[in-house]
Amino acid sequence: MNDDTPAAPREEADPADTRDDVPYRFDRSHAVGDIVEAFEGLEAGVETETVVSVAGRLMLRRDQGRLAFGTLQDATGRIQLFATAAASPGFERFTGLSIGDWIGVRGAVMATRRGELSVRVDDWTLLARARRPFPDKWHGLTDPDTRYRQRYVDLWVSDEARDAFARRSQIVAALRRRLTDQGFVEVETPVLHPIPGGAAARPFVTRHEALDADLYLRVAPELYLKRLVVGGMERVYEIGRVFRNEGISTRHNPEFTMLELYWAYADHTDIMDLTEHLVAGVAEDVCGSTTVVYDGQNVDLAPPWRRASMEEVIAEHAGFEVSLDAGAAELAARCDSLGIETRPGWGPGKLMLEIYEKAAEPNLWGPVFVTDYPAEVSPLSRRHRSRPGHAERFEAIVAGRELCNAFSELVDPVEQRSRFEAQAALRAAGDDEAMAVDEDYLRSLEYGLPPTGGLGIGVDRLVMLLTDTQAIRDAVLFPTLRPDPGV
RNA sequence: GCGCCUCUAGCUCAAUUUGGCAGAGCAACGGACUCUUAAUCCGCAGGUUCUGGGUUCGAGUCCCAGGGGGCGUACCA
Repeated sequence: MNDDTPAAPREEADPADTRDDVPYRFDRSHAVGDIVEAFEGLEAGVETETVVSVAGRLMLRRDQGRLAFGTLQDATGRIQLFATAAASPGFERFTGLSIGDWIGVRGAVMATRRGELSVRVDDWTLLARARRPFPDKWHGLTDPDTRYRQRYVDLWVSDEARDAFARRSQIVAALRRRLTDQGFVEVETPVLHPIPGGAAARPFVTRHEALDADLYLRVAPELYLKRLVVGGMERVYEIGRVFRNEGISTRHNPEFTMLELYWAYADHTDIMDLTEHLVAGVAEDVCGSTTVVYDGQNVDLAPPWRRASMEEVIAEHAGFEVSLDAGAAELAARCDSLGIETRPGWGPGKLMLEIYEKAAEPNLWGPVFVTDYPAEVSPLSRRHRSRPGHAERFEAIVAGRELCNAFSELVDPVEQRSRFEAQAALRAAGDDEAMAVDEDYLRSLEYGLPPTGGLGIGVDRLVMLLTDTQAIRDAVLFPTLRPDPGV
């Protein structure tokens, strides 16, 4: 690298030419962020004795004749490079680098006359060429399609995106740390399910050739995790991808990350305590506070969160009283007056849920636990101990979005069978989101499931909340898109 | 699924309102410059205007069909 041969003309940078003579490894002494932290405030004009090796992409270059400045960016930040024709080897080639080229640089930490913290280029090497031009250094990428399809570019030009995904990693780590501290054991259960179950959702179907059988990508890990509680794993959780063959929106991706946990000997009220402390704790861990700003509004996550029954919330936000006792006819009439489409065969529970979702939920900000869901629409949850027709089930609304779904688990195999059969009847009637009878799951219940509380948290939603992003696509690195018709 | 909007150079955007030779900044390429900060200055080059039809003397612009994307809506977390 000590020769001063001119930079290769760009025309010779044929994308098909892979014969760059670049090293197999590079010894880096510091991440850029470490240098910035250690030398912040270095006096203008000072050249230190500290020699560092850094690596990253050259994101900007300012040639100044016999002098050149560059901006090197790595995963931890940006720092200026200071090269001179007199002292920097291969100066001509250095000024011929393209924006986006990966380089390794060794040199003394210094501050320029203007006081900009820099690494003096005492030696450098090309690590990889950027054969394609990078986006505009100032405007970056604005087309969402390009940002998602070419996230590898977006991550370089969008600080917001990089920060959000760094925080996502911290959030998931904090969830694991806190659950581990509370004695929960992390497990991995099958993604390929012979029978789709655990949630009301249309599954993706796939095929195992050797077994000559259709398999379904899981819509939830629920039934396997509860089998594990039967198996004696008293506190168990899984963080994993689930798949639902449904629409895509700012809040929905066909594959998304779910945290599910099951806690033996606990009920839904224990789960509420756990949930509010878990979410507030993770916010504290990664945001430094239990108060966060979402979409310009404050969200106070400090426990305890408000707890209100579905009827209470409907009365507050829809402005009228409802009850399951009113019967299907009256509730259907309510739906009509609200402009909610109903289908024949819907029971009072489904009708009340519709009223809640259309007339009350959109007005909720939270955090609030909406409790006492109708048993009719909760095929896996235990009947309420004192309110006939209801289940010990709740969802949490935080920042106007459903964050979790939880309940005291249904443990009675006889009742579970009849709930499954009701689901199977819906399925037979054409509801492809209804569950099927899972005989093995019923058998496990016959061996005995102790009283158990369960929780499912949409991890992507939690990430959105704590990174203040409005679209799930900004919380997922590679959101599902239509296949690119032509690269 | 349905409705509305959108697609111009690698990137970010223009193109006189029913149509008249498709432009600029950045990047790239050539050059000048020893303290720049989106450096500056001079020069050069860059296009299947998403695709296919149609109307017209003439279409980036108007019409039809298709494709990608965004938003809303429906199903859902």
